[in-house]
Amino acid sequence: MMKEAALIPSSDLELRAHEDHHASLRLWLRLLSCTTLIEDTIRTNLREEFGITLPRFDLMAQLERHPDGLSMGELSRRMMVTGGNITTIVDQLENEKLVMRVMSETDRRSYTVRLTLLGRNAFARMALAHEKWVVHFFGDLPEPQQSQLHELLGDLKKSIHQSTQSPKQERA
Amino acid sequence: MMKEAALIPSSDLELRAHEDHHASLRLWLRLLSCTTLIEDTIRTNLREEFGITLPRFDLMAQLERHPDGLSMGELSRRMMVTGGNITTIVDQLENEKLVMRVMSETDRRSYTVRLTLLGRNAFARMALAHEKWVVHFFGDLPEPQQSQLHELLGDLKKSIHQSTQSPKQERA
DNA sequence: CATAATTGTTTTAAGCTTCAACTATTGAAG
DNA sequence: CTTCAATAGTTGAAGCTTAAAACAATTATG
Repeated sequence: MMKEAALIPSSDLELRAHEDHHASLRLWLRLLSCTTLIEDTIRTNLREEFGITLPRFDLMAQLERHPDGLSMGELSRRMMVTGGNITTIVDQLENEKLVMRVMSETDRRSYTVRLTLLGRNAFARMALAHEKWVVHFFGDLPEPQQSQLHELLGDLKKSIHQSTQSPKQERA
Repeated sequence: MMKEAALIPSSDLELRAHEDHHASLRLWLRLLSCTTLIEDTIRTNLREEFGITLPRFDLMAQLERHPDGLSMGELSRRMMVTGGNITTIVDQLENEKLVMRVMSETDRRSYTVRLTLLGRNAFARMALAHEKWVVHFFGDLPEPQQSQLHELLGDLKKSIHQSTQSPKQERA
């Protein structure tokens, strides 16, 4: 009747798993647990070492991939968060001079958000550290298993999209 | 020069992945992407079908596993969130009569949080739906691959703990 | 062209989350 | 017994997030 809880640091989201739970549910809790563990650490590291939050870092990461800038709507879609959310994050990054809003010449409702020079430099440093952390998290997982995991998660993603995309489409 | 972006619904966290990024980083973004996809859907479903938030559901799930109740501190540790957070969630669940605070007889600082009868019944219904959703997300992933994924994530978790637990322990 | 629908963005209210500061109680050391 | 440190829980400030409502500008339609 040993509980495996004793093997784990002291607490874990996965502890919610029940013996009689469906295998998929246990899998989900483990997936969630891994992600949360990594994400929380990244969040803490970003705050402690760079005084930035994860959402701001993520937004800058999007912009780094698009030197010509992105509109608020594009940022919202890419980051999968609401527009209102983007507004406040960009507001703050703009206050810190890390990004700038450039008005669109063709559409007066819209504008483009770009990294400033300061932003680009700051992001470059942070991204380097960030990548190091991530590599470290996966460090004990041998390469073939990492590829395998990558592959399986690709399949999972397809399954999720299947189950999410209009599951009511069965006609007649 | 085809971008794979076109193949994906329209937006995806994983789009942040860069060709020259380390494999582990791409793996992390995919992991994050899967988790976010599932979690957001669960969150939406819980709100729409039961008018409850994910944190409240999670807290009730912890209590369901512990019929004798848990202290605030225990809840905080198990859910991996701060104590202040637990306070507000319990406050609200108590307002809705789903949980109750039972004062400890031995320690006047502490008390135990338990599900009420109403809470137990409500949770039972929600948990059933919740499990159905999760099974559905993984539905297109054949069983052997689910086990494999479960296994790999177990390994990953160990790796994360390795890299997180006092990484400064190298003596001399 | 006038109206209607759509699009791009912001605002507001409510909830989650953290951290840091705070209160109250308990336990330990002298 | 007194003091001091540790523990249990709460509060407040700040930030992230969403949904819904609002607004302005653009596009489509008749």
